[in-house]
Amino acid sequence: MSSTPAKKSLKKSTRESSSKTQSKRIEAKRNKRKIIMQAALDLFSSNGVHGTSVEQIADLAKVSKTNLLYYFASKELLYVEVIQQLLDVWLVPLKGFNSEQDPIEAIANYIEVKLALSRDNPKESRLFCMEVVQGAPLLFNQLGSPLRAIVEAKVQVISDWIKAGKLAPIDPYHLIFSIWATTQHYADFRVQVEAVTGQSLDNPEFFAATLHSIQTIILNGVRPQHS
Amino acid sequence: MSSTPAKKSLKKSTRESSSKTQSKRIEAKRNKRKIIMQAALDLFSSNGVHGTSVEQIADLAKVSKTNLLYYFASKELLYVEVIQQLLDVWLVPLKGFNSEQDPIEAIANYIEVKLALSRDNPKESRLFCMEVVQGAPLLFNQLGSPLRAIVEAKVQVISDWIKAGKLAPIDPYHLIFSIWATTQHYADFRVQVEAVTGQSLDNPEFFAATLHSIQTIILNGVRPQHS
DNA sequence: GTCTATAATATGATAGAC
DNA sequence: GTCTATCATATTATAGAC
Repeated sequence: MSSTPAKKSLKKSTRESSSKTQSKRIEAKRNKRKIIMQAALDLFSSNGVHGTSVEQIADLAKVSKTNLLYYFASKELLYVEVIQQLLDVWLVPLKGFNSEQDPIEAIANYIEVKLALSRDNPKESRLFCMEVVQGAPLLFNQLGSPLRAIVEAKVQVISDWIKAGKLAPIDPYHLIFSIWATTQHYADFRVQVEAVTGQSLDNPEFFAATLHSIQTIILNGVRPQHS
Repeated sequence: MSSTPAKKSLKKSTRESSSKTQSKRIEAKRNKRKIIMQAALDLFSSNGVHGTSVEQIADLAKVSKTNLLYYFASKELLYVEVIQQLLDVWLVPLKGFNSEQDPIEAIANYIEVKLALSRDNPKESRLFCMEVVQGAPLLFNQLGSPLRAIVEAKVQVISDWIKAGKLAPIDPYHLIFSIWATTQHYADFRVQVEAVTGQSLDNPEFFAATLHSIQTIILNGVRPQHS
């Protein structure tokens, strides 16, 4: 976040291993890994794993190829770490609502959170999409049960709402999928949305209009209200 | 479709170039190209272009690598042809409804057509998805204006319906995107849907349930009906 | 048209100096 | 930790016999 002071310039100071310099080193290492992973995410998400070379990542991260392979033993391992980090970003907002909330409000809010995620983390969304589209060779070993658990919790909440008459009797699974699909669409199919409308979620007005439209469609449907 | 008789065995019959054998040859060539393109679609859609080697395609199509490159000058060109063929499949069902139809019926029907497309052409859907997610380097030169034209025509129809009070006042663009997103989701995110529900559109009951759910959500919304 | 080399390159990864 | 070779391999594509 803060600007890096100068770039470390000294050779190793002959075994000066105070805990202070140690932690500095560790932090520097962590930071560099972070930079590399960010570059990797950029490229993986727009060219795929196989469409991205280690050298490209190294260039974007401004390290040498050899140096990158010092921090990550192989391209595969780098990819795995990027995917793992991605899941953290991904699973949090899914843990949204509970049955005490007002369903309409909760769903509207959930749509907003997910759409904001598409706006703020489009690369993560696209990489996730690519992984899943390709059968998620890597992803679903790890993702499988936590995802099912989260979904089942939500399904339960939705079922409760329906039983209480607070929601129309729709299949909870498909409702969840519909929300995911519609919101992620604006990140994953961004170029198509742009080709058709000339707009993207980066434009606050378009974001607001999109949010309102999705909320209206899912909550009220398109059938005209009989007055 | 029909079983291949034996495999052609004769050497070239020393310049026998009747129009009959000519057309046979042309058809054979066309057929072989088709087989190769099918194999290519299979692999491209699940591994991406860069994740697929010419050799893999050749193996799946049961031709030699050299032979494949006799029919398609390069992997790139093969890919381009696959994508082009894909667009034919893709754009047809988009030309659905016109303003004389009943909007509710037309939209319900459009959802069904699109969901059936996800069931019957999942590989095309996924390859299209991958292309778009990656920024559609190839696709949007060709797709750009025809797509916009189709969408604009539909937007017009929807606007007419809204003006006539036959549809709630929702943004036509986002309605179209919502239908695309929700229906394509079951092809593109198939492994995720399976991971969560254990089902896919191949199961007729799941198809029916999915169709009904999407139609209900988009037409009626999830808000409970006040009696 | 189909095959057997084989060229030409790109790319992942390592060895070893500093 | 970082660099300069360099290896090893995979892969696209071509040349030329049949």
